[in-house]
Amino acid sequence: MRPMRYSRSRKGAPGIVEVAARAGVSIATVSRAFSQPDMVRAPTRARIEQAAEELGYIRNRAAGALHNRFSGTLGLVVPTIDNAIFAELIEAFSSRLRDFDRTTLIAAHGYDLELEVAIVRSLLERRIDGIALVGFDHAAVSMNMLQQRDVPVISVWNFREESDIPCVGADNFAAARAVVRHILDLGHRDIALLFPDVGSNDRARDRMNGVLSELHSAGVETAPDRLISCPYDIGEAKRLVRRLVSGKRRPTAIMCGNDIIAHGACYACYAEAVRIPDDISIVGIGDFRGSAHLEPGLTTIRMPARRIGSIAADSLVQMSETGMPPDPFNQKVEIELKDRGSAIAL
Amino acid sequence: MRPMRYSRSRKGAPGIVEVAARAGVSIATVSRAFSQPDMVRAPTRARIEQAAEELGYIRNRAAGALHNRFSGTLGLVVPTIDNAIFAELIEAFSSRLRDFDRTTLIAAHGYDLELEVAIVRSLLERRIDGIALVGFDHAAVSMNMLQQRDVPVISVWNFREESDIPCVGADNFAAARAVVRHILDLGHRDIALLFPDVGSNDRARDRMNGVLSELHSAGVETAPDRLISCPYDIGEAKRLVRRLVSGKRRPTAIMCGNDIIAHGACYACYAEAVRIPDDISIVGIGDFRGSAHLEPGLTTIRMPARRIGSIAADSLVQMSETGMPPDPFNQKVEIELKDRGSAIAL
DNA sequence: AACAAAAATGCAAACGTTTTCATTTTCGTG
DNA sequence: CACGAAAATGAAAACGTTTGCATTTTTGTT
Repeated sequence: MRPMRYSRSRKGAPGIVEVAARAGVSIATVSRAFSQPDMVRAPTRARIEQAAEELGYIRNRAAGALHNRFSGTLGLVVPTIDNAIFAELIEAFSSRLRDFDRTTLIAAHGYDLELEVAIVRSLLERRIDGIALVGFDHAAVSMNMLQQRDVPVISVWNFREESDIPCVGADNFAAARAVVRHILDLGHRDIALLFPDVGSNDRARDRMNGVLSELHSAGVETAPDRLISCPYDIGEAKRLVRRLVSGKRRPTAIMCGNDIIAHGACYACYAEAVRIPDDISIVGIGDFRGSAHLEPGLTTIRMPARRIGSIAADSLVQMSETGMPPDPFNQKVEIELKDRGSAIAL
Repeated sequence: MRPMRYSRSRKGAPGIVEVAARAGVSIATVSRAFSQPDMVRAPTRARIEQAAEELGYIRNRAAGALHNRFSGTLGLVVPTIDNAIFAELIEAFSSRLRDFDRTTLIAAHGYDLELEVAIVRSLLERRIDGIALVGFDHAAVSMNMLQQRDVPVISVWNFREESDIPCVGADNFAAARAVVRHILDLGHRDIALLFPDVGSNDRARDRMNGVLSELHSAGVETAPDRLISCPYDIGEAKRLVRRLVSGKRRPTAIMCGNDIIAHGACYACYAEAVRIPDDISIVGIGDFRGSAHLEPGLTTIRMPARRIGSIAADSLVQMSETGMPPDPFNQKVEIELKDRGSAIAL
């Protein structure tokens, strides 16, 4: 159809050999000019760079990785890219890695641990120099593969003091406690809890536990029908909350396991003409893009996704370079209650 | 601190040689057992697989890529991961590639063409088998590098019949026309336009042109103060629209260049107690996650991001395998007006 | 200008696969 | 059971770098 055609064998592509010939030096020198520039004299380097420029040479990292054991690529495995929670994390992580001249392999497993195993395997086939995994729930197989090959691993997003692999993240347990504390302080006692299924998700589980723990120590009991399981989906959350707030026994506050659910809850209230915060208080966790601009702004807990991604990248590079665990073995990033007005005193 | 330590040289890692020894075959056979399984007899293969299993062998794709010219990795370059527009695209693309046993290298350039060049270069250093770029606006340097090395390229997200590289995407020009047609049909004539800066963004530019074209052919004039430049940001959109709707000359409809702006517009109306759609009609383009659940649901144009990602993956693999342009050289995915109630007749 | 020390460069052997070609084994048929 | 064809396997040469070691060049000192 079109004349264009991709040559099957990239024959034309010049290698280090062609550059060396053109610059009148040995291939060793060319190699050094790129990987350890200050080992070669400035004029020589200039000649090489010009030759490379003229030939359109692009170095082949794979060939190098074969010799020294570093591919310059790090893996980041998230449950999903699609849901805005992890987007900031990914972006910060990979952008920070670029500062170190490293590349990021990103993969999503959709909360499927089987698939996670396959992904880890595939990343190992690419000989990544390190890997960041979201959370602490992982298949033993994955961890074994990584451990056997001594690949640096870091857990991101969630934080636990007693973690046995390095981690950087927010204390989800504490975050949940803080926000519950907030609504309790406002005088609420009839609080509906909307949480995602905590099965294969340690973040949600830690939050859930935080909530229950704080409620318990405040002596507040939660009726079974106030504990609602809600998927990570605005539409579902909206549906569930419409039913909740239109019923006769409307709670005075809704505590949402994450901001997506909280968004759905807000829309539900708009739909049912239930006023926030006058008729009902709503709080979330996570402070997603957009939460600040809801009407009224959503009271939630800010979790610094970008910071987590950036720190994780630093740690992972450090691990891969030193061959040692990172210096602060695990790092807790600060969380912050954003009181924006979607929750007020009774 | 912790006893753990990563050995600098991954000495322990067994290679194809160890597997061969253990299985009592040559390394050639082991190689074939993995890359072309049906070239080796079942019992032999079984022995090899068991040996590999016992040793915890993981093949080294980099080494293979060195020999044949295929790395099994494809690149996807997006403006940003962070903004939910491209998240679905990314996920669909990489998930489809996994079906082909390929890996995805994802990178974001933040609408910075300089950075895009660096990214393309970095991807080429990893010897990707193909690359998908969002849109048509790219630095000549990038395209030259790709062309010189015969790397299959596909443009995703936007569609243009006359594109000279293969593309798969939605016709943004037509999409904009369709939604303008819709509000014109509803009788609106005083329409505010909120569009992002169209400088380095062909999608936004095509949409803008579509809008102006449709308005023009309908003989509707747009006052200069009805044409508002708005960044891709809910907060900014909200601020601008609050001012717009609280002023004395309130338009009867707001047409937003994308759903993010539309979300901001809706929040602005909530804040100013301007009723949608009774007091004002609002339409967007893009149908993001959440648009359907706004109150009222946002009337917008659905663009099948997942489908685009999936098709792009198919095409790119096909290109890299055949060495030819993809069969349908470019593909237009269907768009659909979602009439949800945020825009009604005057 | 001569010399030693330091810096720059070259040589050649890896790195872990894939693949071509040759050789061996298996299989079907008479 | 022998024969030839087909299938399976093996030996060895790539693939494009990096790096240890040897050699050459440069630099600084007298």
